[in-house]
Amino acid sequence: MNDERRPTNEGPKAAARNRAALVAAAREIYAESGLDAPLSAIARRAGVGQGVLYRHFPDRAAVATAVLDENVGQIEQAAQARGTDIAQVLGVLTWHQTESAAFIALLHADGAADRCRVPAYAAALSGRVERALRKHLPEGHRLAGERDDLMIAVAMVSGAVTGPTREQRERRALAAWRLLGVEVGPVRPFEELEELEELEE
Amino acid sequence: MNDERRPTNEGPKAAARNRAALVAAAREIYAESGLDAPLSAIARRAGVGQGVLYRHFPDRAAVATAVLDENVGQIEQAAQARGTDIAQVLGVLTWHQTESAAFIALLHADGAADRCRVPAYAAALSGRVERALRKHLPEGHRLAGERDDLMIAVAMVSGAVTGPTREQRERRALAAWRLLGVEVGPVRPFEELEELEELEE
Amino acid sequence: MNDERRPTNEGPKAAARNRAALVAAAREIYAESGLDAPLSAIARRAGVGQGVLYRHFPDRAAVATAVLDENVGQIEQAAQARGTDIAQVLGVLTWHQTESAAFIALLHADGAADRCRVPAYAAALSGRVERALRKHLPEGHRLAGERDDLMIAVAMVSGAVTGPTREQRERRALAAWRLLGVEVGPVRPFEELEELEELEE
Amino acid sequence: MNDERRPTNEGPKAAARNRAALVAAAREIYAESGLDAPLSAIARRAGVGQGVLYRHFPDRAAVATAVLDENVGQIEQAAQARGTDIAQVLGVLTWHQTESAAFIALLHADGAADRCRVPAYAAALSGRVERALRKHLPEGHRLAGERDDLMIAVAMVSGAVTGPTREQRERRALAAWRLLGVEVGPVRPFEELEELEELEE
DNA sequence: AATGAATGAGGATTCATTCAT
DNA sequence: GATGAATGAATCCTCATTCAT
Repeated sequence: MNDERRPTNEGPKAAARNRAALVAAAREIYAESGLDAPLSAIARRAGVGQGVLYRHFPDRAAVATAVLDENVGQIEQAAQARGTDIAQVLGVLTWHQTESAAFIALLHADGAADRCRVPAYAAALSGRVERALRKHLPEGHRLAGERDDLMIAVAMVSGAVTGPTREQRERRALAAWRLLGVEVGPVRPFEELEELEELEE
Repeated sequence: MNDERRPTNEGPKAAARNRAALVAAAREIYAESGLDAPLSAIARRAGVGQGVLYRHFPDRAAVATAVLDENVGQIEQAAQARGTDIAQVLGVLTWHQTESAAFIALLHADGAADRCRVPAYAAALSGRVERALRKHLPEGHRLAGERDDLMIAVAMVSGAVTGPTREQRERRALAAWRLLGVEVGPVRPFEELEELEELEE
Repeated sequence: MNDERRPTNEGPKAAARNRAALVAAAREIYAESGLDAPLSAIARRAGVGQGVLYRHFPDRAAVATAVLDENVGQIEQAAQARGTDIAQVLGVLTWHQTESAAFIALLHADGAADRCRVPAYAAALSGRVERALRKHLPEGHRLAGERDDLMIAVAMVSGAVTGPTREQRERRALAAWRLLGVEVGPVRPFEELEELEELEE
Repeated sequence: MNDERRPTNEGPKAAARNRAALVAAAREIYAESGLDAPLSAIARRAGVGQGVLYRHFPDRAAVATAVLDENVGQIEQAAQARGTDIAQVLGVLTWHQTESAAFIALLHADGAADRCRVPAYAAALSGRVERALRKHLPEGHRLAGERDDLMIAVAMVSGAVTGPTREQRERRALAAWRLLGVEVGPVRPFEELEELEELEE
């Protein structure tokens, strides 16, 4: 009846796959072109039509949030893992800072307004990061004093993390923590951290 | 092409005034909307046609440079004034950080990246800030150790300076310097600093 | 951004129709205003938004090429048809010269210059015309002597084809061929030529 | 009283000099960028303000006319010189065709309408060229037959004159005249022609 | 008479968003 | 559910033209 090639409709299972592809594509595009990259570029990279993007995300902010949500989730996981201490969690945090320009923008933006166009959501996500860190903050820690010191320090490190290569960004992040007098564990994604611990057992 | 009444052409004398109006407008617009704000908004705010903007500044970068150049100039002036010490110069620097979103972006960008599209000229301006500061950096100062520590610290404070009101931004800036263990003088523009000194004489 | 009623979106089926409408509109606009006519005029004439034009054609050159390609194609068809001789093919060529200002510009530009901003692709299209003609050029033909004579003659006729009405342009074209001592068949589009031949059978 | 540097006002004598500079500049700019070049570029090349251009020429067409008027004038001079024959005058004409893109456009445009945006004036100038040539056209000359043959031939040669270098354009022009079976004298500006004749005396 | 700044319309181009299929 | 075409608003930039000085 319809001899035109209809694009394969793989049914609802594809929906989840598409969403994941969009988030992954957005992460890449953000890394390459910044948070202002055209949405069409994200859809193209994900290999889907633009309509699919709008089905999953009502607007530009929702896409960014979805990407950052993954980062924040990893930090929370790191914080919940048995036996981690604050230095290790900061290491995971720092890894995300060196890895994702968007994540940096998030932490900059903090309560900061639309300066960088990452609105409301930012506060929520930023709050989750704060809770994850504070859970591990020991009594006499350098950042345990004044109410805001913890997130101010995180924002400061975010400010320092610039440079074209990941190596350079990591070097500057570590220099920043050193200047703050805060000890940081190894800079790695949570998965690796987990794997290492499993090996130790 | 336009038979209607032309708005007043005030002749060439207006040129200097227009240029100043454009820089002032750009400063405001940048503060409100960031460095990516449309150039047309700047022209409108300045009360001139778009062509005037292009006459005075060949491209977007030239506008930004003109705005930031004023900030950097004030810091340099502060550094050259008799009797200023590093704390006072940092105070002037901090004032500009709390005042101008664009200036923050400049210092973030440091020698860094096109992440925020603040290109080449940023390096030059940032270098001038560094020289102004380093001139006053005493031997044993907290930031006099490692080669990059000085500008990393500046970038860190820039990262911390967020928030909708100047007061909040200043509070966060001071908290950041405190976390760095660096003493900062009064947070004010250079003009005020100068006036105070004159009074003392 | 637009809460108003959107004009009918006829869906993807319209794509081919729109492309054809754009080419037809471009042909008209070129005839009226030359190859430098604003692209927006073409889009308006075609009854589509400007974005559609850019979807189908990446740049101004692509539009011109699409238009001229049709002209060249007809000449090639005429050259490939059974039983045509050089005079008949020149007749078809001449018909396009009298019909389309853009086509004239193409042949003027020949391998030539950016004088009239008809760049690279012009050479390719012009080359196809030359091959189509040379295929039928008999040994002793007036234009079979010097290497470039053929296309120089074509350019010369193009130069002569001026005037506000097609009739006038045709008269001048025929005068030009006569001055060159070259015999030309009936000045008609290829379709008509074909129909005539079918009748003869 | 007026300590501003006023641009030297050299009085009315400068007016004629300015006009000449504008025409010369226009000729250069036209050669480089075509007839559509911005008027501001012409004023800049001439070293005068844009207002001066408008003082001397009411619009774009007037500038072009002034430039072409010089070309036509030289051809008329050549035609009026003692002892010149049609071949020599055609040589001068051809020199201008190979030299000036604008001049070619003029002759193309002939009675031809706004295709190339050289309007009314064109007819007048073209008419002067025709009269200059016809004055020397001997009875049995190749182009003396049909009423329009003369100017059609000129337009044809103009059509052939393409190419990036003057040498190439001259070669093609001569090929065109050869195809027309018309003899052409040496291709040079009138001044040189004159000098040569003086030497012969 | 000359200067050159200002105006503002116009053209190119890009994207967010909608929607027929 | 997916596709990807269409829309059109917004932005950038360029110039023709006017006019105070």
